[in-house]
Amino acid sequence: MDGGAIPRGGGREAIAAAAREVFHERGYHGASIRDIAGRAGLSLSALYYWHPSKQDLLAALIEEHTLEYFRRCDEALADIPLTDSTARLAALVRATVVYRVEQQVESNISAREWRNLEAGQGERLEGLRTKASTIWADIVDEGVRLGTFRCPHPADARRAAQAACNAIAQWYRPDGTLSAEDLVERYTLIVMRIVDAEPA
Amino acid sequence: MDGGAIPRGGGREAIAAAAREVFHERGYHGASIRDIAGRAGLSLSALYYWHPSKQDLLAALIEEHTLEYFRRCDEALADIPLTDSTARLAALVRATVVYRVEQQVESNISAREWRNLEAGQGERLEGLRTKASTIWADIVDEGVRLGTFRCPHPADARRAAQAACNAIAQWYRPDGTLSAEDLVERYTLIVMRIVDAEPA
Amino acid sequence: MDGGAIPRGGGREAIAAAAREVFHERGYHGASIRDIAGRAGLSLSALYYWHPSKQDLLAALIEEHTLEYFRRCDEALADIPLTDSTARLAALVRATVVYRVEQQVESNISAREWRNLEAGQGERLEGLRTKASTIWADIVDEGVRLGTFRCPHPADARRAAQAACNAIAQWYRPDGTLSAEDLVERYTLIVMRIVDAEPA
Amino acid sequence: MDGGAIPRGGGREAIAAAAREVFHERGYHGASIRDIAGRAGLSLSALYYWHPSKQDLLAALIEEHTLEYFRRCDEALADIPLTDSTARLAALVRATVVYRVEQQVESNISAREWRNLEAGQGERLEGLRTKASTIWADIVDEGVRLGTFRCPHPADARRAAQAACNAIAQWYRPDGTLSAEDLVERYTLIVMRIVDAEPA
DNA sequence: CATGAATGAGCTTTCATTCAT
DNA sequence: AATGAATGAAAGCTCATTCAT
Repeated sequence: MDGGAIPRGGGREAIAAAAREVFHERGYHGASIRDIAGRAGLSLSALYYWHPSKQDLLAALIEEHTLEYFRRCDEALADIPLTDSTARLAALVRATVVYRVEQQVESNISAREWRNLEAGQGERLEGLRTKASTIWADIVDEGVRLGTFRCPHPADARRAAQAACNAIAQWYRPDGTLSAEDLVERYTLIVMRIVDAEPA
Repeated sequence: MDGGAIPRGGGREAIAAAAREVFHERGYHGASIRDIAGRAGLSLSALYYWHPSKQDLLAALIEEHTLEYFRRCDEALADIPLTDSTARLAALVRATVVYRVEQQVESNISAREWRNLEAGQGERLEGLRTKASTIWADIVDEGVRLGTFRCPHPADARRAAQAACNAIAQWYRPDGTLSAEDLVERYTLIVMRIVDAEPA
Repeated sequence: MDGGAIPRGGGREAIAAAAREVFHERGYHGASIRDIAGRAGLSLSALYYWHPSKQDLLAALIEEHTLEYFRRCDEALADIPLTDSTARLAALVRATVVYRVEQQVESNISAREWRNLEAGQGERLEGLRTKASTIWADIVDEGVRLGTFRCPHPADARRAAQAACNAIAQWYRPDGTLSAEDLVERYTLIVMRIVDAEPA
Repeated sequence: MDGGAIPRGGGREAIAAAAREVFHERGYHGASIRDIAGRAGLSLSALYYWHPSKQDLLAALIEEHTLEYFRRCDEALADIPLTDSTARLAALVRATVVYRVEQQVESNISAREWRNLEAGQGERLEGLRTKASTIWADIVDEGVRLGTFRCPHPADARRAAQAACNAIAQWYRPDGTLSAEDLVERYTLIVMRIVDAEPA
């Protein structure tokens, strides 16, 4: 069905790259392990040398993506004092928007395929998912506590802000005119309004 | 032969109800037409009497859901003058939030399974999808034109507002303490801030 | 691999017949469900319409064979008084030998493939297996109690007698010169000597 | 990567030990060469260094087991004159019963997996199998010729005796109360009755 | 309207085996 | 003497769909 069976280097990474493509195009259940192997330039059974199952492959991808997102968030927040909620939220928005734009495929897989993780893996990764919310909630809640953010319902503000930033991965087209930097600026503004940050 | 085989009245509606459940639980590709028939208390062949294919069944559901959402939006906006952007946006938020809460399953199916519509059906329904954005965009753009909304980037404001409202269907739990009315209030506020509506 | 794809009547029975052949020729794990379906003149998936799994198919066969053997034993013993141990044992030998000769394939499958029944089915069928020993043991033990049989170790006598009769299915060739009736006579004599029956 | 990976000294013997376990537990076709290698604490390729194929591994085991059984029989019979049929048969029963008890796994593999030897190996080993019958037949036939054994059908007596002794490997439990010596005594008696040996 | 029986294509997975190192 | 990585074939099973009744 697809002609692009080009090996891309060592097994494990070729498989991950191919799986990202195919899961993104067709979704977990719509993707066939044959497509993935073919797209990676490997035989079907070579794939099973690296991953014991399709489910494991999905879990590995999602974990990898999520950890990379966390790494970027941590890096962005590392040097900003806990008391500067506005700067911290701005940094988080930037990290998130940039990740959604640069790693669009990874973002969409993580967002859409969580639900297809089965019990065993699901629980281990459930913690990661919780953390993604916590990163945002900690900053928003602290800002509200300090009076920097004046939104009356911090939990909903956080959900709205996250949803807005995450949605970028769904509609962004890299061949358009909007740069990541443009989006960072626009969404920072939007998120600041959502939490009702005091003017700078 | 099947666990949840609950007959639910006439064929067509029983099938729709069962399909909604199964598509929601497992996604389009993860759902089997056997599960759906079983859940509807019907034989496989009975299902094929009503729908020529699995794909058609999905398209019928999505169309039905979308038209119902439009119906609610139209009803909500019917009596509000085109010049009162704030009232129109508030009405749209209310219609959307209520729909996401009351028709949570329908909302999630429509949001997640669009991508699994095949070419033929897809194009016919593509118009519906566009319209969902247009309803929002028309109001936001008009508000900006009139100076009622002061957001600098109306397209992004619209995307953010829609994403925030749509996301409700993903996290809302009907057994919690939040009523639909609570959410209408909260999300109206949030959306007004996103578009930077002038204070009332 | 085999040309004899001749339908033999309704699905269920054609499958049983084919499965008997293939399990007998290749053993449970060596048999492929494709071979069985082909030999039955059916498609692979038709087989799954009748049996949910290969394992279930094996269990169904073994149960059927075992029940038929029991039926024959019960019939053979029905009219013989409990006190006439010699006549009862002779009848059991006859029923067993005739079954091993007439239903050679069924006998061999049951003997060899018990071990491949998995936990769930295994336990249900375990009772049947126990009963096969009990039928013999009841007669031998009663004969010993009455003094009709004088063997010092009834349990081992029973095992030896059963093993000797059961083994017939392994070596008997229907195109040879030995009739079932010949074997009944010979093995009755052997078994009587094993239990050390008093001369008639 | 594997549960029971216990290194057991040099390659060849470790493989034989592991193969015996796995073939015994699952049968030839149910056993995987990966299981065997893992159980032996070796890599898959190490196994192929010692044995060119799974089939060869089975043949090697069966040959080894059979030759060891013959060695024991020959040893047991070495000093008994050909004219003393009773003593020779008793010695053969002893050798067989002891082997079935002490080498239970080996006995069962040889008995069950003959049928899975393919043409090439099968023919070479067919001679061994014939010899196993011949050892018994020679003694029984000679005893009948000499008038020591009075059974009317020596071939069936031999089959019954062999079947009874061989079956021990199927039911014997080493943790029970029966010793090998007990069984030797009991089965000698049984076999003597089967061949109708004249009283000592 | 509805069913029971069947199908062909496809699925994920496992197998025995190979080969460069 | 041994390994890690790979393969092609085949396994058991499920799928959406069809058709005679």
